[in-house]
Order: sequence, then structure tokens, then C-alpha cells
Amino acid sequence: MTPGRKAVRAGGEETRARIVEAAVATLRTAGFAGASARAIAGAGGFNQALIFYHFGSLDDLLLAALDATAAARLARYEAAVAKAGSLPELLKVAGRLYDEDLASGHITVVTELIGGSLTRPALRPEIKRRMQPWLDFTEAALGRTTGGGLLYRIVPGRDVAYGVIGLYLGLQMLTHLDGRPDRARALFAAGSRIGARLDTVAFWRRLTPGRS
Amino acid sequence: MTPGRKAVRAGGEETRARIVEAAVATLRTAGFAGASARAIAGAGGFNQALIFYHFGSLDDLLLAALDATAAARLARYEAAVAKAGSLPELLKVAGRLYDEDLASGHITVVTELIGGSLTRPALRPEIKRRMQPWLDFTEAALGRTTGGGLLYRIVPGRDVAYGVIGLYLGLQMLTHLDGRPDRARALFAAGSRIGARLDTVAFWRRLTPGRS
Amino acid sequence: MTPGRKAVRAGGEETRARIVEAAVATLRTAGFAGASARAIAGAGGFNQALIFYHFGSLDDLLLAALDATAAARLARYEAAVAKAGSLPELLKVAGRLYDEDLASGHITVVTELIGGSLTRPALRPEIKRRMQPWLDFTEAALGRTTGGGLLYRIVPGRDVAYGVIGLYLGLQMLTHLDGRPDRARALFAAGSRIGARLDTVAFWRRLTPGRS
Amino acid sequence: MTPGRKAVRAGGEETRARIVEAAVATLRTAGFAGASARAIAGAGGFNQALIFYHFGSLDDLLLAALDATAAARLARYEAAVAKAGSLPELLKVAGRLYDEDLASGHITVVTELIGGSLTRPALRPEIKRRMQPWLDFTEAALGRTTGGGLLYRIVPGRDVAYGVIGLYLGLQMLTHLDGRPDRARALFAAGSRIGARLDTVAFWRRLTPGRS
DNA sequence: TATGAATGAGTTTTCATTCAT
DNA sequence: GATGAATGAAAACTCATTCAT
Repeated sequence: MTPGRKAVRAGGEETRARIVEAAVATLRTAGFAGASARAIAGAGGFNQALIFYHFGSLDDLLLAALDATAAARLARYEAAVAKAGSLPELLKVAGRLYDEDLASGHITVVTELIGGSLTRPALRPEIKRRMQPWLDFTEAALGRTTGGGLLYRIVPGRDVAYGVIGLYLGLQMLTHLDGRPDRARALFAAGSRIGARLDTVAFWRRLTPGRS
Repeated sequence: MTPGRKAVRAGGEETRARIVEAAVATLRTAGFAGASARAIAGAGGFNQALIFYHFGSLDDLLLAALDATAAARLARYEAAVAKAGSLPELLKVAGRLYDEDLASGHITVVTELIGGSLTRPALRPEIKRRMQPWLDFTEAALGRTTGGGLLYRIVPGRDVAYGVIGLYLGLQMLTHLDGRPDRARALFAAGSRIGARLDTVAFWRRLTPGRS
Repeated sequence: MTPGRKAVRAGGEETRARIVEAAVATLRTAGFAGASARAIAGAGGFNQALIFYHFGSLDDLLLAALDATAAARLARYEAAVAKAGSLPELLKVAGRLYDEDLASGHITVVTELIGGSLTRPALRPEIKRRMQPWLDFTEAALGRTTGGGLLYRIVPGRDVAYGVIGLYLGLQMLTHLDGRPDRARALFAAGSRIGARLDTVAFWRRLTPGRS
Repeated sequence: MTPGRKAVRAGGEETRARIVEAAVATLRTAGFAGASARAIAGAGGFNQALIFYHFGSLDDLLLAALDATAAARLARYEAAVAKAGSLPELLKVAGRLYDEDLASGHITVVTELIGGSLTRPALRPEIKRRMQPWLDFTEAALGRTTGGGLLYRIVPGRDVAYGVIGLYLGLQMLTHLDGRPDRARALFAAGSRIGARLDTVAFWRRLTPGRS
């Protein structure tokens, strides 16, 4: 694939990636309390000690796992959302992306780590910091598509973004409980339909007048 | 209170309550992964073995803890929401109740257990079952205040309830991350304000026409 | 043996004693760095976890081991030395007792723990505190047999006691290196002989005139 | 200094010295049980594997560390003691040198290794062998200054040397426990004072008549 | 009803050491 | 000569649970 890359000496970075991958998988399937060094090493087929050699501590590996998933997902969200010019479009695109997340369980890594941050308080500030880009992204996407109109006099964009992220996380938890994403998916679908109608509604237009 | 109650055997009931209380407290402060038998016994000042004598297993105690908080909170929600005749009123009341939850961390017990159900799959169906009353309650409250109008052709009430519960859970997680409930609180306040305006909006009235 | 003692319920105290005994034995044979929980449990034939159940931490067990040996030895020293009315007698008695220690390796527990206190600094104040009775005892014994005479204007009794204890510890280390106590034993024998002559020496009598 | 020395290969020698230095420092500050390959490498700022490349095993490095400190100290002792013609002078000089050792903790390397030789029996004969020069040196110094007189009929010089070395080691341990060298220092000072008086005492002169 | 004692398997992390480069 | 990567075994300690009393 990457022709310039030497096959030799690649050990370090590749191994790190393998470990991170195993950590993500274990968090998804066994949860925070089940993501022990042993479990992760077992999942990835490598030595437990390797985790500590490369990451120093289990906490640090878990954060690296969060970084990895989050980065990949955020890139995908940004690319897809960039094309959405209106709220209905945004809802549609976001719903489709979130579908992937629900099915793949990507967001589980986030909810498990937030849940685990109660047990390991040192994780909390780290996770909090890593959530900011998502809030920024969501706020920007909403701002761009709703024009920062009257609505923003009632609710600051940051707060709306906060609610949207919260809804994502909470729906993921319920989806896990259900064992299937049907309900959350249906909600998003409905969101798209409502969004589509909103554009024709005078009230809403008054709330978000800035958009052309 | 209950006069017919025998003083004998009351010890057992009281002890159970103490254990459940300690379990709730430990789940709230130490999370699922931190809610070990030892930690709970330490928090409550009783013998570890008592947990197994009274509840058989740690999982069962954890579920009993969920039952206890959930029952208390649901009773409170039902009583308060019963008086809410319109959506704005409902939003107002719910926001006030949720404020309590955010501050007290009551909902943490729920999110921690759902998170933990990944690690202990046996918990999943039990927790799922215990979430149903909340979905029922939410659906009913929404139905009563929005009249099951046009909106319900777009989104089934059950799905909306699902989203509301999801939002509650997710906001609680973010609130924990923040260390303070300000943002979630602000969102609810905004919800109340929007709700108050909605009643004057023709579009919305058309969506929920059934209400008197 | 102890007739009032119920055979029932004795578990706790007996087990603690067994664990302490195993810890002492392991310190003597494997040293501080070799006195791991596993090694001690192996030596005593019990579960590793029992150590932590009864003593909380390995450090605490090690200190309990020090307490146990020290108490037993100090009692023996006090009883034997009480009868020594003069310095020659004291030297003779002490030499005999120390012989036991050298052969049994009792003092090894002390030197190993002091050595280990570098690695585990938390042990240091605890060990230091536990050395004071030995300094008190030695100072008192020397004071009683030398009468606190002129010698004490040159060297405070506490300092002499310090030197005596130091000599004991150091000789034990060298004895361990040698693998046999011959040399240290010979030194003590010589000490007795010199002590016997000292009493006839005018110079010494002037140094310790208080004795009858 | 050594002009014929090739600049090449000097790297090797220098590195060895750096490693030994780090080992000495780690033994002094973290003790035998704390002198792991990782700790030593960390202290010296080099790669762990370097230890094994240059010394084969950790034990061998530790012995090299003992060699290094011992050689340096012994040279210093020999130079200083050579000038001491009488026992009082010897006591004075030795006390001054030992002061340095107490403050710097040089002897800690010795006591830690002897203590550790229980855990790693292979070290024992090696350390024992390395102690002989000190016994020889001490015996010679005592012999030279006390003339091998009557005292030597009561106690062989080798045994006295043994006691002196033992006292050094034991005082160092107690000094470590105290956290300061005051007491041991005071003892040596008193030794000097007593030594000064001894020369005027007939009894002592009879014990050590051979001196000119 | 309650508890102290006990345990086998688990936890995170460190160990000395090897090896390919 | 030097190093980053890797490992099996061991470190201290905790886990949920059982059981005799």
C-alpha cells in the first residue's frame, strides 16, 4: 500500500496500532470493567506486558483507543456533513452516519469510558478534553445550517450541541440495552422527515432567518 | 408507620435496605467497576458476606439498587407530572425534577449499570425490563400533553419517549464529565421557554390538535 | 496447653501466628527481596490472599514479623541479663545469647528489614521505632554494670549502646557472608576474657567507679 | 592521563563507567530490592539492554558496582591510614574517613549487597571475596599501630579486624535508620578521645608492648 | 441473622533477560 | 556499540464467593 514505508523497523508503530485496535474491540464487546490488560491482550493475541511497554498504563491505552476511534469517526462526520447545506440535509446525513455507529458500536467506546471515569477519576479530564472537538463540530454544523437566527436567542448553540451529543450517547446506551438499533434509527428517520417539513414552516423560518 | 408489621424480622428488612443504600451510594461515587462487594460493604459499614446472604450475588444486589432508586424516582416523577396538563408545563416540571437528578447523581446508577451490562451480560435483560416503566411513563406523559395529534403520524410516541430517555441518560453522562450540571440545566430551561412559545404557534397546534 | 482456650474459634489468631512465622522464616532464608507474598505463602503452606486478609499489606506483615522475633528475643535477653551484676558477667551472658542469634539467624530479620527500608521507605520509621527498646535495654544493662562512672563522661551511655547494637548487626551480616558464626563467636569469647581482666585493672576501675 | 590509550573503544569503557555509576547511585538510594535493571537504566539515562550487553547480568553489574566503590574507598583509606603511626592517630584518621562514608552512604552499597546475597545466593561468595582486602587492610593497620602485643594473645588480630568491619557496617545501617550520622559520628569522636588517653595507661601499654 | 476466615482466580504492573537490527 | 521491541514469570494486591460457626 504505502510504498515508501519500509517493511523493516515498522514493528513499533504497527504493534501500537494492533494494541489500540484490540483495546477498542474489547471496550466494545466487554465494556470498561471487562477491558482488562489480560482481556485486551487475549483479544489481540499479544503479550500483556506489551501494553505497558507501549502505553505505560492501561488508562493510557484506553485513552489512546478513544483517540483512535474518535479521530476516525470525526473525520468521517466532517467530510460527510460538509456537504449538508440545510438542517434537513444535516439531519439526513447525521442520521446515516449515526446508523453506522449504532450498528458498529463505535460510540460504545465513549460511553464506556465516561462510565468508567467514575471508577478511575484520572480519566475524567482526559475524556472531557477529547469531547470538545465533537461539541465544536456539532455547534459549527448546527450554526452553519440554521444560520444562527432567533433560535439562538433562546438557546445558545453550544447548549444545543451539548444536547445533541447527549442524545447520541444516550441513544447508544439504550440501543445496547435493546440489542438492536431499530428504535434509535427510527428516531433519526423521523428527525429527517420533520426537518424536511420545518423548512416550509413560517415559525421555524422566523427562528432561523439568517439562512438564504 | 405500618403498624401490623412485626418487630421481629424487621432487622432483616432494615439490613437489606442498608445494603441497598450502600450499593446505590457506591455505584454513584465509584461507578460500576468500583462497586465491588468490599467497596459496598465498606461504604455501608457491614460485613461483605451479608451481601451474599441477603442477595445471593453482587449482580442481584446491583439490580436491587436499581429497583430502589428507580422506584423512588419514578414515584416522584409520576406525582409531579400528573399535574402537568400541557407540554410547556410538562417540560417545566420535568426540568425541575431532572435538576434534582443531575445534582444528586441519581441517574448515574442507571448509566453505570447499563455500561456495566456489557461486562456482565446477565444484567442486560434485567435492566432492560426495568427501563420499560420509564418508557411507559414518558410515553404516557407526552401523549397526555400533546394529545396524540399529527406529530404522532410522523413519530410514534414510543420513539419520542425513547429519545427523551436517551437524552436524559446522555445528559447525565456529560454532566458527570463536566463535574457540574450547568449546561444540562440550561438546556432544560431553554426547553421550557421554547415549550411556552410553541403553544402559540400554528404549526405546532396543527401537529398536536387533539388536546383540548 | 492453655486450658481456658477454646479450640473452636481459635482460627484467626492461630493463622496470624502461622503467617508471621512463615514470614520470619522467609526473611531469614530468602532475605527482604525474596520475602514476597508468594514465597511466604509457599513457605507456610497457605493462600497468598490470606496475608492481605490478615495484615492488609506485605509491609505490615513484615513489621509484624519483626515485632514477633524482637519481642521473643528481647524477653530472653532481659531475663538472662537481669542476673548479670558486672560487666564481665554481662559480656559472658550477652555472648551466649548472641551465639543463639547467630546460629538461628534471628538478627537477620532485623538487618534484612533495615536493608529493605531503603527500597520501601515507609518501613523506616516503623523499624526505627522498634529499635528503641533494644537501645534502651542495652543502655540500661551497660549502665547497671558499669556504674555510670568516668567512662560516661567520655562517651554517653546511649552512644555506647548504639555502638553495641551496631556491632551486633554488623557481625550478623559478616556471619551470614561467612556462612558460619565462628569469627563472631570468637570475638565474643575474647570480649568475655577481656572483661574478666578489666575488673582487675586500675584504669578501668577509675573509669567505672560507681560499682561496688 | 594514559596517552597510549586509543580514543576508539574509549566509548565502551566510558559507557561501562556510566552504568556502574548509575548502579552505585541506585543501590544507595533505592537499595538492593530497588536496584532493578530498569531503575538503574532510568537513573543513568541509558537503555536497559546496555546493562546486559556490557555486564551479562544484573548480578554482575552489581558486583562491578561493589568493586568500583570499594576500590575507590580502599585506596583512600590506605593513603590516609599509611600516615597513622599510633592507635590514637589511626582512630582519628579512620573516624574522619568514616564520616565521609556515613554522609555519602558509600557503605550502603556493601550492606545492601550483603543483605541481597540472601535473596541471590550466587552473590555471596563473590561479595565475601571482595571483603577480604578490607579485613586484610584493617588487620594490618591495627597490627602496625598496636604492635601485636599482649592483646593479640587474647584476641587474634583477624578477629579484631572482623569486629571493626562489623561495627562499620552495623553503624551504617543504624545511621540509615536514623536518617543522620550524628550518633555514629559521636561514637568515633569518643573513640579518638579514648584512644588518646589509652597511650598513657599502663594496662594498655602492657597489652601492646611491641610498639616502639 | 450475621460474621470472620478462607480461597482460586483475577487485577495492574514490573521483573530480568533476549534478540533483531 | 547500542537500542527498541518483545516476553514469560513474577510482583503486590483485590475479586466474588463460600462456609463454619
